[in-house]
Amino acid sequence: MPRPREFDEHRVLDAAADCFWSHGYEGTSTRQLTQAMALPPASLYNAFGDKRALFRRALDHYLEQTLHDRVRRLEAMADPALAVTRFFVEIIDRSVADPGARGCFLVNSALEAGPRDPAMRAVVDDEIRVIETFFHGRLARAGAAGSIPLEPAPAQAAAMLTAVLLGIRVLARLGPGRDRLSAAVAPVLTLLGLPPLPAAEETRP
Amino acid sequence: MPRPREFDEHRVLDAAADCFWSHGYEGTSTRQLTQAMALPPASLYNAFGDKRALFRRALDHYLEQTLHDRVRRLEAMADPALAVTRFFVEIIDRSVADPGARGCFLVNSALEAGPRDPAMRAVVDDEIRVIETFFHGRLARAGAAGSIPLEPAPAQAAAMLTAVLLGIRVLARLGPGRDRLSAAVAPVLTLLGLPPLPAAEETRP
DNA sequence: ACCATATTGGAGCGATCGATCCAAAAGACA
DNA sequence: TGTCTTTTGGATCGATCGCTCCAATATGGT
Repeated sequence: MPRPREFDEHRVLDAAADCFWSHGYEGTSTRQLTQAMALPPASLYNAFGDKRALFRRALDHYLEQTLHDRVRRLEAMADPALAVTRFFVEIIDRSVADPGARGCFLVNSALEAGPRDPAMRAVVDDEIRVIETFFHGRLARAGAAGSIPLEPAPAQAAAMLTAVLLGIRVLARLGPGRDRLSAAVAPVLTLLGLPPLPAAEETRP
Repeated sequence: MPRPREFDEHRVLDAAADCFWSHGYEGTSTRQLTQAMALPPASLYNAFGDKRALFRRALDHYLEQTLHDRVRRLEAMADPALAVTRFFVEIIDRSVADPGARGCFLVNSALEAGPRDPAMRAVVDDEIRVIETFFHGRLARAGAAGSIPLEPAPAQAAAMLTAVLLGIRVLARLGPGRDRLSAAVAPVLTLLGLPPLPAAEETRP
């Protein structure tokens, strides 16, 4: 019976995530948000509660569209070792293609809100474990299939790959060239016996 | 002939760095700063200019006391391979011992101020290259001395180690246990033929 | 058609932001 | 000692912060 909402939740969460992703939580004002989301303040607060809750929703929205989707897609690949390499290829491609050098919304959030907000820290921790679990699972499967060596053990290799991933996400915030990110990733893949990164011109658009 | 300053610059920069380190640039108010530094606003602005300039001074102060000092100390070690391992040991020790889970002031700054402030980004970039150059130099020397394999090449291994270091600095912001950080670092050291991390109880206080 | 209910647009709330002003205070020179 | 120069302590500036209130608006149910 009430008046229906006029805005598309997906669209406004995209806009909110873009603001927080680019400028961080403290660096984004509610006025920037209302402008970017094209929503008057009353609608924003009525629909999402407060700035912190909106941040959570925007982060979840981002994670679902990027990380979770990527993990699902790559876990469906037939070759588990190639899936690990593909994960890094996609991250590097996106980092290099982003003129805003926004890096990773999750990593940015981890560093800004991590120690202050226990609930946010728990979310970030969980999501990083999603990444590590993805690596672990693919490495275990690849090792069992004999396509990569059994040393180091999948758990150790997954922890290492997770750290490298977080590291290149920090570097991505500096707007580096592809070479800089590839240089950090390539030797790890080689040492673990995983498929190498493709040459730059081979990456799909 | 003028009235001399009553505050100790080293002490107030320590206090400022601690604020920015814990809460970030946007998350630290000038009132927090004046209180932590025990300086009235007029003295703060007279001595340092504005908030941004103070941030730069505090970051430089932090870098000199931690990163630069550490690099100098470890480059003076006789065993270059051990120096690389020691670098990680010290970082892990400090991360685990910090109840505030502040992580790395440099990495925090990189993610918060990186894309917005080109001058700050240049500083952060330079300092990360200081770390990578340290790794590169130690690895090259260790390789030449035959104490580690020549593959991967020192430049590649240094890029990889730098990414791992940045990665565990992100993890450190989540207040992890020692195990989580060691798990990410240990396999890299093993794969490169570097000395292993000491067991937890062997680390000095 | 008419009421009930929720949303929309926008003015504006108190609080806090970064920064400034000014009178009092404190050596370094004459 | 008197003067000059800078710092110190606080009050306070305009702007902006996150957020709320309210009248107007737009449907679904009866």
